[in-house]
Amino acid sequence: MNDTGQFHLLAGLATGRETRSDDAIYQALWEAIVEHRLSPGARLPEDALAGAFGVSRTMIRRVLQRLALEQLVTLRAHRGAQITSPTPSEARDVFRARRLLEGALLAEVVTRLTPEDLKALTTIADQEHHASREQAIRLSARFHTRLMAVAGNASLSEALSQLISRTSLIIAVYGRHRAGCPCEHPALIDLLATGELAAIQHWMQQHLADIEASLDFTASGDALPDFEHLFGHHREPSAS
Amino acid sequence: MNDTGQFHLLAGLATGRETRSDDAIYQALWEAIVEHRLSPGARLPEDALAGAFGVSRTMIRRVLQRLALEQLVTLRAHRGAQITSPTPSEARDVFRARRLLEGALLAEVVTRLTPEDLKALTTIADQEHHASREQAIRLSARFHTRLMAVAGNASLSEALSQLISRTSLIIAVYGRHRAGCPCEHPALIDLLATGELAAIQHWMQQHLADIEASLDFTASGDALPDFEHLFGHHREPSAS
DNA sequence: TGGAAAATGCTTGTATACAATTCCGAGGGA
DNA sequence: TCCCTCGGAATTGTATACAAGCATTTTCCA
Repeated sequence: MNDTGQFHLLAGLATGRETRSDDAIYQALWEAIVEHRLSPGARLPEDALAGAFGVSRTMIRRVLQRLALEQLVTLRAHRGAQITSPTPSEARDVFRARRLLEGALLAEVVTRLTPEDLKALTTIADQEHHASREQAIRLSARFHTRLMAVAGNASLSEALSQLISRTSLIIAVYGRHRAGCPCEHPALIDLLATGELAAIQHWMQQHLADIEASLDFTASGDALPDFEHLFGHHREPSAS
Repeated sequence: MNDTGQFHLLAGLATGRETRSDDAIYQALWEAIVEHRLSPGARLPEDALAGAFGVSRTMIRRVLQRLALEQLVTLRAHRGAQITSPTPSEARDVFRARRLLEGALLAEVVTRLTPEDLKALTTIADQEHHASREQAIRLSARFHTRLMAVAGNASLSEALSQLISRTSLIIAVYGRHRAGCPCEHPALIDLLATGELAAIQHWMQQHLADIEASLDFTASGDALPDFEHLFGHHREPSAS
């Protein structure tokens, strides 16, 4: 019962001991990461995950490898997996990449946007508004992903989705005010309805710049962050 | 002696039976795919690969999963892996994505280009010139990858690398004249030395447009392509 | 008491065994 | 002759056993 903290956390990912498919496990871990329930630096022991999801380490390893290729998890030989802590340099790269991609894709998005798309985006923005802050982070990512999917370029959408997920990690490490991101997405929906490309692109550039400006790169950086602080109080012996 | 063709092909990937690391296996398969020695539609039985590389199916499955996430290999449940045959729609997406990304990155490339970069690019272009056509395909991909790495954005470089690899698959399926791509890369190097961004960007757009224009989307598409034709003549018994 | 070396335990890496599914062909009937 | 059904062979999916490496602690000596 040494790493009880982690175990409690991971146990919360699965409702009990029912077996899940690897896609479902990936989904659960992805959401936990994007919603900041698993913070950068958190270790992900294969046994604990296998127990929590009621499967063997085989599937866990497959999921971890996928998350590692998407840069959400860092895999070190013989040292296991942990949630990636993006470096300041990587963070800047991600934002530059997002500004470039989202700005360029918006041109295509505006020409192809249908009323159904607008409705779907409105639904997500509404959920975002009513959700807890944790879920709001995930829904915000979903909003951007859904918006850029309108452009109809699967190759770029997938690359962009990964960048959006990684943004959540960046905010987890360098975000200053947890209140942040009052999520002005409804304003963007209004703009989209007008179809004025220049204004929309300008809004998006500003949106991304605002998020980046709210970060504080002077803090720690790469070292294992607030893991102990977060889960230390779970460390009751609970001998048996 | 059912799939002897495949077996001979796969055996050619490894020199004998020595054990290799998973990275080396990935590299070997990647090169075989990009160099068109493994054509779209070719099946990749785990046992055959495991035997060829002298490892167990565990590592093979890991490598195949990675290739699948990069869209070079298609994995279907209970049906195994085969080299991906991009659809015409996917092909167009890839080219649009490349035009967008490479065009945008060139601006950064031009400002950061060092003499060392130019020298490295020249070396690759030279090798490309002297290599066999198979290797030239791989070196051409390497040239583009190396060029875009100059921009110094790892996130975008990695996404772009995947698009470049997939381009090789697209050419394998839809390429008309195998002579194609006299590879005008030396001309680009001359242009890069001048530092005239507009001309460089225009050249690149034209380069990509030329490649795309040389494709023929009216042909087959997804069905297993010329696999039998390629490897049928290898089918001697070679007993003992 | 402080530090270094060794040993032990825990985690990961790889291979293999077994179960599940698909594919292909043979056989029978209409 | 065509089609449907029913095995059998081959291949993939999952779990588990065992080997290997790292981390921590314990112990011993200065």
